[in-house]
Amino acid sequence: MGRGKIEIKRIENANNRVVTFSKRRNGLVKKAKEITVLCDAKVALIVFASNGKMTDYCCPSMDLGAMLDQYQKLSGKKLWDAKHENLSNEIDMIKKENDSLQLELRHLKGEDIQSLNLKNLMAVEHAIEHGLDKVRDHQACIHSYTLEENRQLSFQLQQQEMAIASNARGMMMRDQEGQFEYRVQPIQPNLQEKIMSLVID
Amino acid sequence: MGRGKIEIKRIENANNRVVTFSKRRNGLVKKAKEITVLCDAKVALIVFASNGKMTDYCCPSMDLGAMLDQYQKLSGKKLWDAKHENLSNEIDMIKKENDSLQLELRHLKGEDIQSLNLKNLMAVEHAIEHGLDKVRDHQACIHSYTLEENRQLSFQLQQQEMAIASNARGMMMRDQEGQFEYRVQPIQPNLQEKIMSLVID
DNA sequence: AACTATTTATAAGA
DNA sequence: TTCTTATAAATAGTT
Repeated sequence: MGRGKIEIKRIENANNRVVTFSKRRNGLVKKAKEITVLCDAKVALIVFASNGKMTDYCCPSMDLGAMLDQYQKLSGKKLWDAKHENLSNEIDMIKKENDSLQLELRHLKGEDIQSLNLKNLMAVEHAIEHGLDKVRDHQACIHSYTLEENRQLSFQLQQQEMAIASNARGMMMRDQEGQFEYRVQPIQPNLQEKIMSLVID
Repeated sequence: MGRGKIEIKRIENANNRVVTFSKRRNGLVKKAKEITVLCDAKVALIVFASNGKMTDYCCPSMDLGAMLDQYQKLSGKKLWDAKHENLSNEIDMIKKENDSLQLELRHLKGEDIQSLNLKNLMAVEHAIEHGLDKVRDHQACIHSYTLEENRQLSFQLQQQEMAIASNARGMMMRDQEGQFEYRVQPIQPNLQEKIMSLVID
């Protein structure tokens, strides 16, 4: 339909192709609108030009989402249901893992153990005992660290006292030299806070 | 385009409407195919007749799912992403819960406790101790049940022996009465299996 | 983007 | 539905 007949094959001339695309895309959308009105039809149309630009038309009586829901029902093809299913399956799997973690946790807390047989019960007992050992080891470790800190604090305290005493003596001698000063400061300034943060938090 | 010009408004005559729909739907699909070939375009078309029957066309170079993904990107409209997001959020939440369960579990097993402060460490210790108490209580409970079973077994054994002995005596007396028989059977036939299932399994 | 000769689509009729 | 055909509409090539 035009000055000459054309074969239906890719238009090689890029300019012609773009112009023809524009004309025919308009025609297509127009026809889609017309059949919608004339025949009570529902039409969805999406067109991408080769340059990626998109045009779409959807009948006013139904939105694209509803059209596609209907499409899936009637065609049996899955558009997003597949992805949907994957996510749902993942949720199920994680929930199961979650449940088994919860159960294991309750077992270690001595809950829901009525259903355990003796063998499993003993396994749980050993796990708990082992955990308790480790926790107490670590507590001991923290305690010994604290003791070490105490030792250091005591040492610093003693140093300070000596420094003060010595300084006082120097003052009494009317401070002839002047170029000496005792720098009285803790070796680890934040030590006390560090220790507190171990206890409180 | 036809014998007479028509207004673009709903065709009231139902028969005409159906016929026109059929013709125009074919025309629409034909034009969609043509623009696809002529202009390197990507086209998706879905048409529902008023009777619900569906026709669809999708260019061969891209499937409908991909077309719609692209549509969502370019239009910013969401078709299924909303549903997806909900599921994704749920997954994230469950995963977080999962992580915290895992951590709690590891703590009870005495793992990853380096980062715990003394207060939390003591809380963990108490939880473990409490769990251990409960587990051992239950073990004791199972043991006392087993002892009770033993007592019953011993009793049955004794009864059987007495019955056998008595029966043997009756035989020796040439069995004058005949209407008496000692029913020798365990009171709890599956007792042994029940006990074993507590240990194995 | 407009024009227009021609092809194509299709409304009405059978 | 399908075929026919007169006519409307779309559009290829040109300006």
